[in-house]
Amino acid sequence: MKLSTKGRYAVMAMVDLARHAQAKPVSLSDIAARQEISLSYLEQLFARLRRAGLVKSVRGPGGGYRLARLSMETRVSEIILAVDEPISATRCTEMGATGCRADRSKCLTHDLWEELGNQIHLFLSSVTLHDVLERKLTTRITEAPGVPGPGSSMAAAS
Amino acid sequence: MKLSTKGRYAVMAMVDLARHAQAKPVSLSDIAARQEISLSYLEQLFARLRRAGLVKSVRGPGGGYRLARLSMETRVSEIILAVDEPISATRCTEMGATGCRADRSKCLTHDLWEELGNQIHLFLSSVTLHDVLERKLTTRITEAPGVPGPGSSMAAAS
DNA sequence: GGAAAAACCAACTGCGTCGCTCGGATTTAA
DNA sequence: TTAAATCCGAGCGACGCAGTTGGTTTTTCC
Repeated sequence: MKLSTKGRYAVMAMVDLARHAQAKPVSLSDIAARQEISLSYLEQLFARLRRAGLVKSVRGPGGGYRLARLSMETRVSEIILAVDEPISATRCTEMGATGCRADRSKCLTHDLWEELGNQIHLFLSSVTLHDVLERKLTTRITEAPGVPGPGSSMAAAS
Repeated sequence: MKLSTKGRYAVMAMVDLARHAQAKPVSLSDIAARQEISLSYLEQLFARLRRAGLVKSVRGPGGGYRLARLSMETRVSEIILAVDEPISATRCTEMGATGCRADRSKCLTHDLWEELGNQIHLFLSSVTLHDVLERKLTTRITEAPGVPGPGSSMAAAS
């Protein structure tokens, strides 16, 4: 899971698409104007989204894009996975399968990154386009014993 | 919170430092050899870590680095924040303060990214170097039944 | 049939960061 | 004095990002 601004643009565009879903499909130029994203860049993003089966296209005048599924069935994690490069597998990164040489002394942090990846994916797949539109963010996890909040200072704990 | 491989290298190095902490400080060339990271690159990372007050240096032969605090008082989030660029503030990204033009229609995803940032920071600041060494990852949050319907819990933030 | 609106497609560009190298300088133990 | 180590800055090749250019195809509408 890559978490670049590219994925953010894609999610912005998809939320916009979900918001303005009508009988007629939504054209990319409309989205581009509303979200202030380059039209051609949007085209590239939506090419990937279409290949991933998240949107359907209608060509010709009056055409545009539609969500392939309902907004409450389209998860943010899917959008980001669709547009981002599948991570460059640097050294021990991710590669859930075999990788990581099993030499634990060199890869003490393996479990940490794996768990972090899980956390991120878990969160992003718990949020759908509908949730973003309705501003229903799950906001769970809020309490964890002895863990200081993000913003403020971190008094030692644990 | 940036989550690049740069931060990962820094955490790897810091875990290595914590693991081999003895009476004598640990030299970067030792860490470089064990973790297979370029020495000069390590130097750059540790320059930042030192400025952030996470490590202390000892110059001269037999010198090296020491943790400035105990390993259970050094959080992974601090390490990553120390070495990563403070994010380029693209459009509506993060910028916890004023930003984001308050034009909600253009920034429907603002709350989403903010909440995601909170999740990541919360997780990474719940893990200390000591935890990584002992492989005690908190692994909480693990519920979220199946692929969870998020709307179930919580009303919006904002 | 022709014009125009839209999706499609491919190549290229400027830029910034990453991971790293090189060439030093300073400090300090032996 | 030598050598081990931290310090420091400049530069480099590669890559992804965001965008641009310049098309083509499909399809609606007049």
